[in-house]
Amino acid sequence: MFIIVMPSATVENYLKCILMLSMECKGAEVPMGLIANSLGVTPGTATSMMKNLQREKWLTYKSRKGVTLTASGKKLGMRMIRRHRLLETFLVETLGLDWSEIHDEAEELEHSISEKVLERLDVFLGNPQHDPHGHPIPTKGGVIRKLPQKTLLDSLLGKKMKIESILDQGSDFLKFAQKKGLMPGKMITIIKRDKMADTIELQLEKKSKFSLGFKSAEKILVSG
Amino acid sequence: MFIIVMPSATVENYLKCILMLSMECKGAEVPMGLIANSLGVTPGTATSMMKNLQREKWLTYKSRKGVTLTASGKKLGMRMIRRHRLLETFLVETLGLDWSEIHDEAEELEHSISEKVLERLDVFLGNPQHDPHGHPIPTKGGVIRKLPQKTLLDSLLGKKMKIESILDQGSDFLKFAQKKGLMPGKMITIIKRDKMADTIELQLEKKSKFSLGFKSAEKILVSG
DNA sequence: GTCATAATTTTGATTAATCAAAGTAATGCC
DNA sequence: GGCATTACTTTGATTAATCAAAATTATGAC
Repeated sequence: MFIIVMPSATVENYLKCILMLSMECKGAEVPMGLIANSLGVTPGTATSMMKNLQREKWLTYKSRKGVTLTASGKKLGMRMIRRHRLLETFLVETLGLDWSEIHDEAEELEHSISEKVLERLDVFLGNPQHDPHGHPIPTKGGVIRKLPQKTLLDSLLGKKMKIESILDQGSDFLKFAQKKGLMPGKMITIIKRDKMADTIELQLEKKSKFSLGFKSAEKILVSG
Repeated sequence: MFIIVMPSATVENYLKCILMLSMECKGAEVPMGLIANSLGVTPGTATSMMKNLQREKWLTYKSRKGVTLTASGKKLGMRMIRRHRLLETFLVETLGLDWSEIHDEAEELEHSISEKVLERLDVFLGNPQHDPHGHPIPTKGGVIRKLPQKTLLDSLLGKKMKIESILDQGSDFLKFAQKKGLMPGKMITIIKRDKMADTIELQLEKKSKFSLGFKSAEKILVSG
């Protein structure tokens, strides 16, 4: 006889959080600090939880290094992202809730909605590809449809984008880009676009703002 | 500064369960045994939980007697019944789930859906009065709309009904009714209706089946 | 009324998730 | 390269919810 133990809401939250961090911040391992921080728990709590999660094969944990999700960990994390984004879509599209309120609501519901109800909801909503914030909804199989890439020049103001690649392979521009931190994987936001001055003002993650000419901005592919 | 402590899902379950038991089975107190039984916990667990619930003013507990809900206990219990029934309605009406599957789904969701989302759902569904099983949905204020009363003769086959009152006040019939257990508050189900024999076959709670003539059946008012 | 049986309460333990605070390791600045 | 700062781990305690099993109290049949 098998007993299927459902992961607790807490486990689901940790895995979703770790998956999202691992997608945003490059590097093999996700460090403890980020995890504790984004879940709002003390570092000690995060450490001890990681040991449990490792014991249950959701991830591997290297002391003072960080964690890496296993295949099943990624799968569960993706499932949670799917749930969250489908629920957000439902709350906005069907019930007319406000953009600003839906995150917390979905955060609660995502742990108690069953697979069956979720798939019905997906059909009811017409298999949406994106949630109300524009984030892609992973498929049932756990695949995130790749977002179309655009150049930084064509992107929306104020939207957090992910740098996908640098088109100019000349070492000068690459060196410049690296120095500024303009590297694939980093998140970037356009603060201002000044047509007269032929510049866009950028904010790279937590770093200070800086500007780029239109010509250079066209060399940077982003998504998101 | 106030901190509003949300009752846990466990507390919500206990109170909903106790409220339902108190409506089905009359008597001032709901006995421990029933509670432990319907929640599937050991008697000891129920006892210790009742002490906590009493400390938090959800009910009053008399040792070896049972418990009675306070006003706030009733209110929370009603709120849970409302949630449950509205969710069941949504699952059937909107998502097309099967009658048989919805109970467990709703049982989970009722603890994580917010007041706001619930009221939106209510509007979306057109303020339904009954869930798919025909049970009345309490109002937002926690009032259960009284079900119309019918005579036992006019009631549906196989539906569990609550005995509301006995019309014939003659002591003979009352004595007979009492002996059979046909008393207000008891739950009764019509097993069979036999027009030729002029009888209906009844099942009273856990007792054995018995029959009643059409004429007598008309003297018993039921609801539900 | 007296026991056997049933109902309830007590007691002692367990598990998951958390925190505070103390201890240890790594990073990085001059 | 040494020491301050930051990051992480350990330890010991707490809380809610639960069980098993022992102890107690009611109930009911005779």
